[in-house]
Amino acid sequence: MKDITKHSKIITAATKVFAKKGFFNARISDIAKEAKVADGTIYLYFNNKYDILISVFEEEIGKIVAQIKKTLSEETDPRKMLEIYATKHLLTMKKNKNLAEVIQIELRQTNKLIKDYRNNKFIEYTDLVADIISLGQKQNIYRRDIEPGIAKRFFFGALDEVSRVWNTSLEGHYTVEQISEQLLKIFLSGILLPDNINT
Amino acid sequence: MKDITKHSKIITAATKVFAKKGFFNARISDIAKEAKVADGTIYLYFNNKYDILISVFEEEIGKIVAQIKKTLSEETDPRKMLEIYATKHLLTMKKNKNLAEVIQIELRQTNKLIKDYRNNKFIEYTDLVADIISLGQKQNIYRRDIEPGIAKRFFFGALDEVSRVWNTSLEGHYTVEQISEQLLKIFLSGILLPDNINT
DNA sequence: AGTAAATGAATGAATGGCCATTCATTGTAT
DNA sequence: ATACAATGAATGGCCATTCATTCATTTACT
Repeated sequence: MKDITKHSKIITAATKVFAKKGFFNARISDIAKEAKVADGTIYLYFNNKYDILISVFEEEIGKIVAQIKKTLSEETDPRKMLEIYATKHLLTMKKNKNLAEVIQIELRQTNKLIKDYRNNKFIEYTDLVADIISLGQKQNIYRRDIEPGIAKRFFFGALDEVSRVWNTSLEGHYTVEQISEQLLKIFLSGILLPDNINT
Repeated sequence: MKDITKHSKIITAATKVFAKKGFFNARISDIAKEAKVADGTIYLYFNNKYDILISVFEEEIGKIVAQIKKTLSEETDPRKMLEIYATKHLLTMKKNKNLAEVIQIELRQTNKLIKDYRNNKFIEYTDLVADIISLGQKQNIYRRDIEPGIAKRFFFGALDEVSRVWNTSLEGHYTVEQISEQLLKIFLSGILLPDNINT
């Protein structure tokens, strides 16, 4: 009988190896060794190397989406909702740097490699931001001259770039809370001093 | 005598090929064919495949940095300066989608691959944003409780994410000006309606 | 000027190493 | 004893890099 734990052991190992070496420099034998499994065993659970990458991506992003959706469902204030999203994102990526790196790489390369793979989970993930903004607009809390479809890119992009440099330049300097606070400050109220808003 | 134009012909070809296939799937012979040059010729101008990648990156980013610095030097209002930066970035990436893709990939993989390569040009590029913010703070135009070192990540990340999806989801929907305007709106004044700022 | 060496750029076929994938064999549980 | 999971050595294809050779241009000599 196929071992369900073996599947996830391979996923975890692959996440680690992909993060460390990048997809193309990761060898199947590296993943096998990390998962304490024979090379051939991997092919009992996955079709090929890309399949592992996509599985890592979909499964891990899927978990985050589910978690965030659950947390958001207990909140109604769109301001708080953005804060929850930002903090959750940063905490997750900080806790799981391997995953953060896989997302970085995967996102930028898979579309090119596998035309028919649409990053569904990921789209769902970023669309959460657009949904929150739309909600806030309906409630007259957010400005209506903001396009949710553009703003979601800004919000995710900002978080993602912070995750990217987490290891190198931000580590030790700032906490997740500080960064999240700064992002919310800017995103909600901007960087202008009130005096200068209409000059 | 070595042909100076051949060097740049290879750079251009490599940018194209890297963008289309990604660094790892790009073959030297692809680049050679694109540049209308023999495979071996490439090694008269570059040490190896990574060297081509780094050269593409440094040269192209270097050009942009020089251009933006020049344009910014003619402007003193920090608000306008951010606008110039955003618009210039988006225009450049839209005009040169190949470059945009190379930057995306390069930025996320090179540090892992080549430990002693520090992306100097790129650091210079993003630091421009931090400098503009600091300047605005000195002039009492920008809030002092914003960390330029974090805010620059947000600003660049937002622009970069927009560039990433330019081909797929934004093409045809929005102009550079619209996106730049939206980013400035948010970055300068936030998405909150004035009524809700202190609720 | 005309011809012959010399220099070095350009070529692309051949090499060699790497590594995803396969599959014959072995292990194990029922 | 059967069925299926697991193994890992062997295979085969790919492709960065090399280098012996060709080609083109410049220099030197009569």
